[in-house]
Amino acid sequence: MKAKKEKIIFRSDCPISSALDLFGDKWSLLIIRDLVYFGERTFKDFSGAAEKISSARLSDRLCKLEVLELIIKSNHPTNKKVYLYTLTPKGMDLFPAIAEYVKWSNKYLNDHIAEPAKEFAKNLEKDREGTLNQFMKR
Amino acid sequence: MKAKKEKIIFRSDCPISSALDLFGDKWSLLIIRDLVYFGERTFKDFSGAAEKISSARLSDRLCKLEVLELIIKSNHPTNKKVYLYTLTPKGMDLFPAIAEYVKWSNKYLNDHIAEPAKEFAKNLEKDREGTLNQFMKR
DNA sequence: TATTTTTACTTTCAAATCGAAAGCAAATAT
DNA sequence: ATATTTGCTTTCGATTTGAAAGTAAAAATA
Repeated sequence: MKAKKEKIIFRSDCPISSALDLFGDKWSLLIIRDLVYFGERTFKDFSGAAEKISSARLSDRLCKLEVLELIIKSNHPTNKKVYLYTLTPKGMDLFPAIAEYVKWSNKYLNDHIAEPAKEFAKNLEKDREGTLNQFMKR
Repeated sequence: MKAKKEKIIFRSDCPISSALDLFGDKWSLLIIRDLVYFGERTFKDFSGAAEKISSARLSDRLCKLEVLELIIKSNHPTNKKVYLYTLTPKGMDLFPAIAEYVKWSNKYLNDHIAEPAKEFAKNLEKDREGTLNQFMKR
């Protein structure tokens, strides 16, 4: 709960720099990504992602994202030790930005990225609205 | 020129994490932002932005963005001491992602952001394609 | 022409942030 | 009753950062 009390200092009144001040680190969007894709995740689930976030960083980031109301932490229905993290609409609204990263990487880092992501990028090019809604309407 | 020789290490083959590995820091997108908006900028111009990047960081980031071929550094037509930075198409293609940040911030940080940015966000909502093309076609 | 100023950096250094590993307490599984 | 799992926290050395000062060359000014 270290992250909870910190105040966010905005560098300016620019919407881009302000957004970066909130979640412009190396990990936040990857947490959002997992939640968009899987709907809900546990601490262990996040830890298992390919990028190998450390537990200290993950703990810290989950707190911050919760304070920002981008995610919600709730109890597991049967296991008291496990928590479930899900996206708020505010968090889900970051998906369009994430999708633009997917498109960019598909265009410029194509031979480096995974096959399923290429598929997703193709769908985004073909029908942006529809592809986004597929996830955001859930 | 310290940045030139460093190799980029990708955390995974995910397009989102890969994009963040390239320009997922607090400053890169703000440099891109300035270039989208102003077309070309000098070192001093960037330094003058509201967010007050330090010269060491600016120098480092400009190098990296140049190596990534997101920006181009060229000579000033008359002043030998001054350099002009401009966007490549690859760099300009980050604008849609930036625009999504503008939309998000306009929705969720509305009373914090500057008036002109709100105008821009409104235009984006009304006619995304047109508003993006206004900048990207230049 | 001499000197002052401007520009684009580089250097330095203390502070903040980070990742890796180990530790921990409560809950669950055995 | 004991072992294991889970979601953290703690520690600590390494990396990254920002602020400030310094530099060298070019341009502007006197």
